[in-house]
Amino acid sequence: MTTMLAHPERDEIRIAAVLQALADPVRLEIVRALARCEEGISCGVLDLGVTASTLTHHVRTLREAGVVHVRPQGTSRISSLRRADLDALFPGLLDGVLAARQ
Amino acid sequence: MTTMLAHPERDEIRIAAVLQALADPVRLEIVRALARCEEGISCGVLDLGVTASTLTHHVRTLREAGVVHVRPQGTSRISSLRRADLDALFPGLLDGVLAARQ
DNA sequence: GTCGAACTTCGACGGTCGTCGTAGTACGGT
DNA sequence: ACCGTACTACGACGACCGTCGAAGTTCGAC
Repeated sequence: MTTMLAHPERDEIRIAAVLQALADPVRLEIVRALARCEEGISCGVLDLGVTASTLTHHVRTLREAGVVHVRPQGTSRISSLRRADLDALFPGLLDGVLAARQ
Repeated sequence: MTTMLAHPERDEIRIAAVLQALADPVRLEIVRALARCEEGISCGVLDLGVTASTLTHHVRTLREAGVVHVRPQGTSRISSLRRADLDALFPGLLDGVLAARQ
């Protein structure tokens, strides 16, 4: 839990990595949930039908792709969408994804 | 070559399938090329560093996801972006993807 | 300082996916 | 009719990925 929570800078975010990160049902669900919560949430509260270790893997994938920002808070990790960065780099992408019905 | 080139209807297009289709470098390159060519092109003319059979696989993936429309023309297949459908379902998504530098 | 909750790390396993080569089909031109 | 071009279908193979459980770390609370 001591690991340095590395986040890519805005100009290091790659569209290929972002799309790969979004291309998983569980991660897409996480992104949807974060979109409803500007301040961010602990992803552990979400019931996504996967174990904690799998959830860790997904959140890390999203973080390393530059989709989410994660900050420690107590024993939890608060994740939030990097909306400003994504909107600046790929205007419309996030809105388009979130506009999908269902 | 006789197979019926099935395309999903607009309301059958799923965001998960679209994102999975876009989450491959070769397919992303195809989409980029098609975006530059409103009328569509034969993907065989693109130099993507993969064999013809691999290219067939990628074009089919894009077609079945609803990203491209493919129509036979002689011995070729003309692929074109389903821009209207994608813009209607996921407004901004395609523009965001294409806005990515590089 | 002890406990529990939240999360991470590691290794393992199974399935999916991208890739290829070969063989085959469809079409146009000669 | 024949040939070449463009593409497809079918296995096969290797790599990657999502998943898990077990063990470990960190933090706050009592």
